[in-house]
Amino acid sequence: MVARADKVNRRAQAKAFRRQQLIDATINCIARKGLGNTTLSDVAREAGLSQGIVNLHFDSKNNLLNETLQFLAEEYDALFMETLSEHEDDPARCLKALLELDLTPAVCDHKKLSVWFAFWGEVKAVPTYRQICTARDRKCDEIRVHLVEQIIRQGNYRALDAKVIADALSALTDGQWLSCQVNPRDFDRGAARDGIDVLLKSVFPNHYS
Amino acid sequence: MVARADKVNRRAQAKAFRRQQLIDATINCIARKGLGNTTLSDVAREAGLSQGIVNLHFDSKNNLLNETLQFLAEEYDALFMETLSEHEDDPARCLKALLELDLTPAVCDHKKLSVWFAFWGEVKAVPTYRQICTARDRKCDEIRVHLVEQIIRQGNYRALDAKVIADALSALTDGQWLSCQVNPRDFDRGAARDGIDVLLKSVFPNHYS
Amino acid sequence: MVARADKVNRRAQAKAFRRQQLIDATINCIARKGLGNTTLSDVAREAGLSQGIVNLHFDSKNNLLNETLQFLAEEYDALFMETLSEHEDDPARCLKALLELDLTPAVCDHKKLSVWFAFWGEVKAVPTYRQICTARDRKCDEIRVHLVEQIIRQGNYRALDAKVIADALSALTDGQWLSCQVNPRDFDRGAARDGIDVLLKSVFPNHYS
Amino acid sequence: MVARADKVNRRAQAKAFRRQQLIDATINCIARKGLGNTTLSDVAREAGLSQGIVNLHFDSKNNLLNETLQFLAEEYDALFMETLSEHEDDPARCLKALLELDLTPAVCDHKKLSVWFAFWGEVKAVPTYRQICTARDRKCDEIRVHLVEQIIRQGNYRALDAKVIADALSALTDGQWLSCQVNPRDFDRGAARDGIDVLLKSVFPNHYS
DNA sequence: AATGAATGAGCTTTCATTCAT
DNA sequence: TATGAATGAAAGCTCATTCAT
Repeated sequence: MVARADKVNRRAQAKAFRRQQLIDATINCIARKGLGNTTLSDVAREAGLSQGIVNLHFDSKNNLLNETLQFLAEEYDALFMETLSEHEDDPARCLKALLELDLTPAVCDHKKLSVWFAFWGEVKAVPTYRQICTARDRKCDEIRVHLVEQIIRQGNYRALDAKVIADALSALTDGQWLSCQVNPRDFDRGAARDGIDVLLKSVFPNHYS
Repeated sequence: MVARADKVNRRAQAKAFRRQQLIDATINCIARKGLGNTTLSDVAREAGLSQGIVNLHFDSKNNLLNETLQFLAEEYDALFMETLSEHEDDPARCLKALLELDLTPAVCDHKKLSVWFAFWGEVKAVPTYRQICTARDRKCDEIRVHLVEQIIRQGNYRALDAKVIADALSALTDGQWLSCQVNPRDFDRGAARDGIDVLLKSVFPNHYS
Repeated sequence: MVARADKVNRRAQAKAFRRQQLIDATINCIARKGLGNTTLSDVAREAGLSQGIVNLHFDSKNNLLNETLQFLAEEYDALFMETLSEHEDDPARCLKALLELDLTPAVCDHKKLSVWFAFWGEVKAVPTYRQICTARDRKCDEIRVHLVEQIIRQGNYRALDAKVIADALSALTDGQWLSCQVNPRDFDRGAARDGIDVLLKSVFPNHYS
Repeated sequence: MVARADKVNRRAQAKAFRRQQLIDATINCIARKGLGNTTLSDVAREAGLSQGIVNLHFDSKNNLLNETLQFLAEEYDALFMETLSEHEDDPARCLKALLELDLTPAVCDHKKLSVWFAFWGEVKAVPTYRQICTARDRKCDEIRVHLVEQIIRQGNYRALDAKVIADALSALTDGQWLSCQVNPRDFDRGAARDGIDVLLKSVFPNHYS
């Protein structure tokens, strides 16, 4: 009985490994060739496996793409939550850390951003992509708003709309992604961080000076 | 002779009209179906014309896409320059107007943004797209930096790096496009404008209060 | 205007011609390779045309097969009705002619029968095939029953159930098709005709002696 | 030694059991999905076993299909012979029983007929199928001819060709199979039996009245 | 003996492109 | 200039077969 359970378990692990291997290959292919020009052959070749492998593990190309986006979303989520948990007691530090997370090489690298933008470009055409994206966004948005509210309360800043500011700061780093994506050569991570810094200092001088 | 010149002229006009008609159809198709799923048949049907029409006027699909992106870039450019010329003597007003331009319905509408994002998603895969995009960006960037420099000088703001701030403000509206693209239902144009407002006031209190 | 109408007309004709050409090729392929082993490449090659031609004219393989069966059904129908009209005033002759029609080389040839049997073999699996087959069958059945009724009345045959006899006679020739299909070498068209003869004479001695 | 023989025997039985299990599954699948759409996965799933099982026991799909047809032929044969042996001393009764056998639920059921027709449809394309079918047919044909000869002799029917009549009667029930296959809802087993009855009475009035 | 992951050939289908009209 | 029939390469997907376990 134990042997059998072991076997099932090993198989499940192997399966999960293959799926991740294929998702990684998909990300590489989309970054290199674009979403529309990525074929299942490309993905299989990139993974060093055979033609039919993707349909074996994901049933269809659509499904592979959905799961790839889902993976990216969950990966970002995990980083976001990790960062959040590291600064739970200090909202100002936490907010800054969350914004700077978006400039981390793990997040803001040309390869991964290319994939994100590829999916964003089809959000209007493919409802599933939108669902996956907005689910993640809303959660992060709320957290940011909550942090900004705490900061405003702490710093006695008058007449500041927490949601407006949280959204603006979030848009800031999103826009920096666009810079990094469209013109990675001119993109300067340090300057981008300075941009975050300046705006934070300007809006919340009591906290970030 | 005059009659002949007229005829040539009329032909050139007709040709330009057809090309624009097809570019418009392309934009609609990409927005509706995504870049990867847009076929030349789709474009021809959307334009109410026949199969081979695109190859007749653009030679190849690649060429059609390049010219479509080029058109979008030039269209934006024209709006940018127009806005610029309306406020030549007041840098603060001008900067604000340029930022708010990005929230104008003519720029920030779901259809057009979908096409922009579709192209941005392939920037890493298709060098031509990058060239078209960066050419435009650099020019606008310089202008914004120049405006911020003037504002800093006028307002005696200490220790502010004009490029950092200009880029941050530009990133802000780019990021708002992402919001509008991914989650158009939740997107609130007024709140977005408030976001621009708050940041401008915070960074340049002498100008925007 | 006339030129234009001509053009449209010529195109429609050309289209109909191509479709028939492809249906003929399909019949040949099914006879030669079986329904399940007939590919669209086979059909295109048989017709001397290119790969994509079938999908161009029939949209899908399923559709091609449906229309092929439909063609066979209509072709048989036409022969049936023609035979019927040739003997309108003599029910006995008419019945015999209709039964013998099934042994005609135009109907009872190995190639065409192979296609019929191929479709009959999938009738349970593909509802469309059944619909096409039964529509035709019912009409012919009714006509045969009507003829048998007239014969019974004319000949004063007692206690004969017209439907039972009509169905039995029809089954007779259907079964002869099976002989011809499974074992065409041993199949003897003359003997088959004798079989029809004997049964007709036995059942309706006043008419067929 | 005995123990060893037992073991070998048990293994052979187990193997035969699996093979039959797979043949049954094949019959079900062909009836449900058609011959061309039946995959080895379907068969394995229908049998509640795993992917590779068919190749393990039958080496190839072709082989499985051949053996399935062979099984059907033998199964029919056995019923035929059983019926034959039950009426050895009465040719008239025997002939009628053999004809009525074809209307028995064990023979004339939509599922099994679907499989027969599926194979018949490929008889021209697959020589093996023809061989299996004709081998069986010839044997039965001869027996029927022999019975008819006896009946003719007994009844003093003049000028009747035994082979012609035997084939016609056999074709009758074959054709009834076609009715049952194509239009099972309208098929009426009682009426079919009446059909056999009427023809027998007409041809051999001295025997069947 | 049985499993099920993996392969790769071959299928249907799509589509950019060509070309006669 | 414009049409739309035709092509053929390449896509996604299926499935008989193999093989390590």
